[in-house]
Amino acid sequence: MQDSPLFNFINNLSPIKPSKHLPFTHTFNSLTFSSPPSLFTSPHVNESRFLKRHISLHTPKTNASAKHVDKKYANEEALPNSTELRQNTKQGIPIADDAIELPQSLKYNCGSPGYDSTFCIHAANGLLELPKEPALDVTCVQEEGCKTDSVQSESPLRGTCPIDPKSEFPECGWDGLIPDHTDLLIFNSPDEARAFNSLFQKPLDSSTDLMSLLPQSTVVNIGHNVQFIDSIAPRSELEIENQHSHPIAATETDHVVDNAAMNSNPNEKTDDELVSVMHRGLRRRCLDFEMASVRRKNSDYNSNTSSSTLHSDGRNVADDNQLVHTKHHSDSRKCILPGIGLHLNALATLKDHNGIKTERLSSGRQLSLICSTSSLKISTSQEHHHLALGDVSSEREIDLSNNGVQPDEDCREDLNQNSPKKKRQVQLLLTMLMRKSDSAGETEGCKRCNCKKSKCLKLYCECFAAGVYCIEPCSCQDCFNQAIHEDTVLQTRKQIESRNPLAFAPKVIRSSESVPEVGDDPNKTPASARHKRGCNCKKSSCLKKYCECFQGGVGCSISCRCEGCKNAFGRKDGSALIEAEQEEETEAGERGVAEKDLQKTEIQNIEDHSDSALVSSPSLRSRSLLPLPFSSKGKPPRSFVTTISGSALFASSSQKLEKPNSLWSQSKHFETVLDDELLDILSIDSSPVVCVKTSSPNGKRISSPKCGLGPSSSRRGGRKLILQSIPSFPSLTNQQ
DNA sequence: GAGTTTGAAACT
DNA sequence: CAGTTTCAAACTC
Repeated sequence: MQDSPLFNFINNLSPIKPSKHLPFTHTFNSLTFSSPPSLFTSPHVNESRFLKRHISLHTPKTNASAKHVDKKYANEEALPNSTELRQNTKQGIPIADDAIELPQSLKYNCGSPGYDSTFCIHAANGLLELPKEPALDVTCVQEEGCKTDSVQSESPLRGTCPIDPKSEFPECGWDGLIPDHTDLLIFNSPDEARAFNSLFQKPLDSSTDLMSLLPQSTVVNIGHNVQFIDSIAPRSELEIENQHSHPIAATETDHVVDNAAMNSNPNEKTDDELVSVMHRGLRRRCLDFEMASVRRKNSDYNSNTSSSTLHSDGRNVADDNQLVHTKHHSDSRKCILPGIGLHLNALATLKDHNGIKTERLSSGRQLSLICSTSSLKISTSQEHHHLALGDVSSEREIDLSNNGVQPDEDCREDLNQNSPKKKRQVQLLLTMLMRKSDSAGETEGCKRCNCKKSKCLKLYCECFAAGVYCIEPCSCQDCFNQAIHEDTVLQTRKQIESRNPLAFAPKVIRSSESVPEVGDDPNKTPASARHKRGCNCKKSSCLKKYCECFQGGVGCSISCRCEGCKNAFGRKDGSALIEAEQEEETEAGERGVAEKDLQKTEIQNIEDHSDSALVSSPSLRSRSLLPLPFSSKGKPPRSFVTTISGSALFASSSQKLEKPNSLWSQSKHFETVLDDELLDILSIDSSPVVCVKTSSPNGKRISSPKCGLGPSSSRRGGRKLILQSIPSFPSLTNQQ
């Protein structure tokens, strides 16, 4: 009958095709809906769900919903606190279950154990806002998120990431959030991928408050996707760091990753946690003054968040992210917004946590633009720690730093899981690290002021001068150099800067014309590194740390007004130590305290450098006999910025250098005074590369494997990317 | 740990 | 800009 002409005629007239000629599944195929991935344990969503949801995406009701949400947020605080938001979300108010007819299957799915419905709803709803092509079906990602991080949506940390991207970083977009990694997601069709990309690549409308536009959980969802991506393709932390160079990305992913670490079963540590722990902990006390006012905007929100959130491990997670912290906080980390600020206490953190605290470069890259070069240096110095850890323990990084409270024991325990040999190595390394960090971090490198009258708001205060907040170990009195007095600090700082724009600039600068790094001309003298103003010593003969030149490990220059200069690093008249020493040796009768110090420091210096060949710079190397002032006691300068090496980058744009730090010198010290024991440990599986602190032609400070405890940072699997992925330090010309 | 010395920072 | 005072680190005992 179907072959009859009449039937053919009718068939041609009718758009309806005989169903029997079409596979049943064709309908869905045409809609590019595929069955849900089998990886979901929760009941699979009926395909009708997609269809229904897909349709719902186009409904005007969706827009109404979005407007409703937007309007609601507009009527509230720009950044409603997490508690409020959670309440709202739990009540489904802003997210409006009613706004979108959530398919029953979806609801059921989200209601399954470990499934957070609000998150799913929010996520689904939030995604409605961004892509112009609602055909995007991010079910895969979403469900993965819902399934694995259901708690996350309820997690207090969600409230820690409400940084208004617009206000905080107007220039940023989402593209940095997941750069070129959306392809890692599983999409059912190219349209989905495109739409998903559009989700993140959509430039932020400057007139749009993203946070109000998106339900907060959407933000979580975004970060969540990042996490998902990370879990798909684990990368080295620095590679992720590069992603975090994007402010938002740093923030979002930080929080998300932190969340992952928190919510995950301790026994189920993943690379996500690895990333997480890498990014946690070193945010300590950052006087990112430039960001102060901005961050202050969010302080209320964060404080609210922090006050209402308690991490599963008993630690107030929000402390990691809150902007306000006090000197007396038990864990005086100041975790700032994306940005590392000045982590001059980085090593102190190592110490404070009684063990290994891996870096939290994460947030830093981008903000370091704003904050200071010293932060970069610090980050780099932290990298040494981290690299070392990563190298030695490879996959153990998670365990090394997972527990921010007492990582030490955990580290050891986890490390014990390695082979006995490696275990021993790692334990020794940890011991060394802790010892070094104790000596370097507590006593010196980490600013610990003792101000009594200056309120730590003058350059007298080393903390303030270094651009860091005072912390608990400080013995200062009436300290105002705290985050809670951010306004005062900022104001004071500006006042000082108005008086002296370079007040917070590194005191020791390297002239741009000579950047003798290892590999360049080792015969160059460090004469190019000079104190920016020169000293004014009268009695110390520039042989004690009273002298800033000496303290900074640089010779006196013509700008110095010192009297009787005997600076071991170079006298004002241009003579250097060796010459001076020869003179002094010939002058047998002039052996005084100065020479004694010289000899002492010389010996120390030789001890420190001869075997390990650890040199901080070609300058020092070329003058191996030159004593480092901090070497005499195994201490770095206390309040000095020793931009001897690797700092040419910063010095070249020193006009905007701010927040001198001692960690650079500290790290230098750290590197230069590494014990042979540690070196032996590190050399077990490392090539006998002479440890030199090198710098790339661009001024990048690159540590050779042995430097900074990182024997094989570029040789171990995932860690290989660490060195390679060290991004170029951002141009400082972008600083404020 | 207390007291002294020193020189930078701050002030006038 | 110079002189003085204040200040806190460095140093000594």
